[in-house]
Amino acid sequence: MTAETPSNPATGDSGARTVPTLEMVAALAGVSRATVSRVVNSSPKVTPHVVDAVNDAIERLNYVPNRAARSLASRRTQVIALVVPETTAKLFSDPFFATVAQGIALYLSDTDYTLNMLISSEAKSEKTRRYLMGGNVDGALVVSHHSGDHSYSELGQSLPVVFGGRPLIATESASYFVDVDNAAGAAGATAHLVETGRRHIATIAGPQDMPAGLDRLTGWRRTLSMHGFDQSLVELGDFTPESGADAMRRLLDRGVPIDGVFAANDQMAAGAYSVIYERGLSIPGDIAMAGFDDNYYGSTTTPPLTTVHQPSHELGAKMAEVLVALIEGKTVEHVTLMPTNLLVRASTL
Amino acid sequence: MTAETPSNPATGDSGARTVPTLEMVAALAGVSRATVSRVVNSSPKVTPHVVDAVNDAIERLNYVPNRAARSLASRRTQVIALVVPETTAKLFSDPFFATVAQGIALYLSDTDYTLNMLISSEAKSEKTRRYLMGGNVDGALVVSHHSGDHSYSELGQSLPVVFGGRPLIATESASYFVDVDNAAGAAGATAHLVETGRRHIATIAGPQDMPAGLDRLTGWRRTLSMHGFDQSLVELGDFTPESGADAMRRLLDRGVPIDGVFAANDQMAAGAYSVIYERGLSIPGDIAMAGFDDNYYGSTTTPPLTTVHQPSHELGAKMAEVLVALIEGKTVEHVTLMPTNLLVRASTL
DNA sequence: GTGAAAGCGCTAACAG
DNA sequence: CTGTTAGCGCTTTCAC
Repeated sequence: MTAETPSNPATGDSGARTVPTLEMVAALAGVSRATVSRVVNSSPKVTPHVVDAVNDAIERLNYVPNRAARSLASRRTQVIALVVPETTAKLFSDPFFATVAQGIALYLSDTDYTLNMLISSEAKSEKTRRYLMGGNVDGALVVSHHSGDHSYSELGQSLPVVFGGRPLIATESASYFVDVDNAAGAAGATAHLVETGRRHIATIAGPQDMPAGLDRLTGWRRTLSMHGFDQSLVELGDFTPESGADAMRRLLDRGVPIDGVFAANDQMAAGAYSVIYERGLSIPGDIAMAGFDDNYYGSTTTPPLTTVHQPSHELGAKMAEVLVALIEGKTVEHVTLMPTNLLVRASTL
Repeated sequence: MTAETPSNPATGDSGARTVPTLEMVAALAGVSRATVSRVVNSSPKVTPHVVDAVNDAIERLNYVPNRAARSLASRRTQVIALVVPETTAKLFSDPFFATVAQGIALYLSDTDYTLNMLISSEAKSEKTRRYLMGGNVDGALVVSHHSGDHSYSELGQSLPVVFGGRPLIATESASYFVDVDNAAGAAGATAHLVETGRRHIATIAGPQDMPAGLDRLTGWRRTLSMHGFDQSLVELGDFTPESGADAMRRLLDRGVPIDGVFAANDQMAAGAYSVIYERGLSIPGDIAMAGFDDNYYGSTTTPPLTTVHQPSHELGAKMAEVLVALIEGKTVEHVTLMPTNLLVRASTL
């Protein structure tokens, strides 16, 4: 502790400052404030000897730059906003946001950027928008499940913004986004079903007005068409277990052979399980099941569900990475897709 | 280079300012900057007429105060740090932090404070500490499960800090903390067991070097002693399902009657289930079970587990509330305990 | 390479 | 009640 620094350089300061300033460092090191600033910002053109002296003074004073002052002078905030445009209820029931946020925070903790979390219910979206546009942040990350909600997309024109989850309709791609490769994940899960010998593979698809629903169906189709298999075994659900059960019922009622099912999420797969057992069929004996998401709906079924794991934290980290690159003026892809990985469990043995 | 966005907000700043300043508002409203500042900060002593004029100008210019400048001048940052001193692995596997963080963010979104999330692995704890002490935040919230880790407790002497989770050893209570009322929750669950007619109530306690483990055992004892029941049926576990199974085995091996068990968390309760069934006993017929935490370990058992729900997001909100009060110089209790609530399910019918 | 000087946008006494 | 006057702590030309 540098408690009593009697050699405290007199700066004409009367009140006892608790936090050392750049000026004090300059005085202690015997250089000008400009030089200290250069050292702090690791400017290349400072004599090594001087750098050491300054760093020494910084160390002894336990100096930490004042962010506000730095921002004000440099016109850069070093702050990145994480905007979560969701209702309270949704937020609490969804581990997805949390994991993504952690990924973001973790990535940023290795940079000089600071994370500013903004929970923005619809009521406050205007306030949030203003805050963002008010020059208080260097860039923003927007995470939303109903990624159709690109009400923040206009933002991209006045501020670097990266979205998590692709927009439903491909805009003029003025914006940047990072998403999980839903189609590839679905195709992979379906391919696994094929590899284990299934030939009559159905799908319980998600809502076709959500990117995830759409793309996962596309992935299923891709694999089947690659093998020339029948693509007519499609029933839609709304991502709830009940809808999965209903869809499964409709599939079985068709009376055609089915030996494998790819459900667009684990909850629907769990719903389907009950119907399959209801009909006296077995998993994976009669029907192999695969899901998507990797949550406890899939891990607690009997047998455990083969499913597609989403790299939520990597997604967050990548979003942050892309945004930082954008802020720093680098060229980055407008679209970044994160690879998923298949978790093979007993439901597809 | 990025796309052809002429107003590219990235580094290269060539043209006119995009963000209006207080000065511009003053000019438009025909008053001084000081007056605008007063209006913005809702000072009581401004003529209503002038207030309107200024607000009008603000509206027309779409003015938003610059935080950095404001902080610098007022020597208040309006920033609250959320410090999570955990390893990456723990962070990802634990929904607790996420929920608490959401509660905090949500509470703060109604205030003028901004949330600054700092994931601080041990490697970076020194950097974090410096940042916090460097006058970059008005206060800090520290959330950790192994709340014994009050390595940040010294912070409390130079900055308002509120901890989530009580310290293991009662310090000189120089610090503030908010915690779930573990003892009361445990006492309540045990009382429920008593109310349903159980008279031989055992407990599978948690590690006694963790506040949660300690306090939940205390709660169990409290209820039993209130009824004058036997308090010798205690076995310790380490919060894992396996340890719960082992503890249950030891309890049953004692060969004394047991008709109810309070487990200090749901995971241990789940472990106990398997042993109970192994011995050919039924739940709740032979033994009623109650747990603590309310997670899926308890909700997916058969029968579903009666458990104590932790108000994680309320905990977060309360932490934020206490910190804000502290920052604003109000007197607040050093200890705030959040009430839990009992979720009665089939395991204690 | 280094220092001097001029602010960044706002708040905070202090006069009037 | 409102304007004037100083800075807050740092970066950043521009000379030297």
